[in-house]
Amino acid sequence: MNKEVTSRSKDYAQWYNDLVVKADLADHSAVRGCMVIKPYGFAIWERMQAVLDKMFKDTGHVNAYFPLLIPKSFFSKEASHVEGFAKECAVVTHYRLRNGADGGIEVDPEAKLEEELIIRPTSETIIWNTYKTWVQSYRDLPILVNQWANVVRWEMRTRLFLRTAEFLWQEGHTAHATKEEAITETEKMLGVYADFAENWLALPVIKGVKTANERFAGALDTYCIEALMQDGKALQAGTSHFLGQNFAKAFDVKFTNKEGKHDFVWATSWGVSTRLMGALVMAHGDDRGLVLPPNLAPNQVVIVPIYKSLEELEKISVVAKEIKAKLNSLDIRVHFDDRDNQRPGWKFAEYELKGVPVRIAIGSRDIENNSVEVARRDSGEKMAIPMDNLATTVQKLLWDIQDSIFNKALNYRNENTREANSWDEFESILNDKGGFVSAHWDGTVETADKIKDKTKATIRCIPLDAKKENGTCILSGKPSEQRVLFAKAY
RNA sequence: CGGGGUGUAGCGUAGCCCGGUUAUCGCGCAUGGUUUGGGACCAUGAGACCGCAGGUUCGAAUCCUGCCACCCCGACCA
Repeated sequence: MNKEVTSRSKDYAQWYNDLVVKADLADHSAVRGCMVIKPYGFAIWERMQAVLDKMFKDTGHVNAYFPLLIPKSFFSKEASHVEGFAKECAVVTHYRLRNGADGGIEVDPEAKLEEELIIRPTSETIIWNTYKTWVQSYRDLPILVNQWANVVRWEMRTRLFLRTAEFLWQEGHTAHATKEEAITETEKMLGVYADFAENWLALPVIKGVKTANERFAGALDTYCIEALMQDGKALQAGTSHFLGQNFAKAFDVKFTNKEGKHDFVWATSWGVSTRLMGALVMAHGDDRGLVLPPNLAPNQVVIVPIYKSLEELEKISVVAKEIKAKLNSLDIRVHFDDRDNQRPGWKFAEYELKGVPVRIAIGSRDIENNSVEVARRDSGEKMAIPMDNLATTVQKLLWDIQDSIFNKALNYRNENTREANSWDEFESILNDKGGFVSAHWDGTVETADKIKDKTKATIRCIPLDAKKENGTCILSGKPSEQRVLFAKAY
């Protein structure tokens, strides 16, 4: 197969596709908009799952599982929710097939469902319908449940990982006795996501809240983390919603409080998806391939033997396996690639494509010198490292790489976050440079919509750390108290 | 849903406009040999109902009709 990757400068979208497919993360499937996540891609996703799952459990959450299929009527119970999701749902109408006249298979018209079932686009409705039976007293609260699941949204246009018709995610759905507690939960989980993005994905994010028109269907407030990709477009990397009592009212979930009075339960939901895989590719990848942060890389180190004969390979293997064992003892994930059907140069290129953070090459020459060649993926730097203390050196190197790629992404974001104080300035930044634009906005949906029509840029969020600052809206000229963050987005 | 494109071996492709031996080439695969410090080379070999269904023709990958699927751009979208 041709493993050449299109360069980012030539065609960014093509580069992204090439990387996803050629680095064996995922591939298109027989079904429109649906992808096959290949073992290497899934291994990264499993790492993400493992880390996030621990973070959820450390913050008091438990996992459960709710059905894939949801009765249609559930969706009409929360008005804005159905508005937001009805257009893009897959619907199950029949429950049986039969042999057709032409020898094929056809849907049995006799097997029509009384009530159609919707393949979940998100699970608020089925979960709140269930919570109704779980909650009677304030003593039953809070409910802190997460589920790992697949969802389906019939998107018109799809892109591998970034927007697929079916995707994998986790969705947390919590129920609380008070508004304050629910808001605290919403903010706490946003913090968990930001922590995960920055310390594991090495992806700097802006924490903020969505404006009314970008809000989740059914939420009172949508918090988000926003990241900047290398082409200057923003990517929403995670969301945490304060749902108020909307779903409790829609599904009649009441409890008796300490004073013996009935009240509706307060809700949150929060999620991140396989879209994070796309973020990982676009934030750190280069023209040679993926650059994986060591904390998430399925293999943090690959050892490539260099030899002329099988006897020589055997000698090198003894040393390589010792190194592997030492690295393993420091919890470093190592792959020793002793395949004889590929040459070293081929392996080097392959592991660069796949983004393995550190490569160790060992030949007879190295064994004589009691050292190995160590190469780091992020900078391409190669160095001779003495065999003594190799494991601790590599461990430090992995930490350093994790920091370096985070800082590189952070610098990029800082360099591409600009203030605009006039409409001309605003437009020229978006057209010529891209990135985040920090600007004043009058707070109305109408203005936000107009700006979107004119520039394709949307308000990504109102940053949580935004300072109060009097100014005037870049479009309408009306007064504004703080800047918000605009960008073109995925 | 509009615009564009593609469909030939596991992958990438030539051939199609202008119908005519056994469908081209590369990668990969198998076997043997030489190799191995940045994507090795030689030899031999296997592998294809040319997206599907009709039609025209002595003859269709090629021309005609219909259908299907996927990709890209746009609109849409937590």
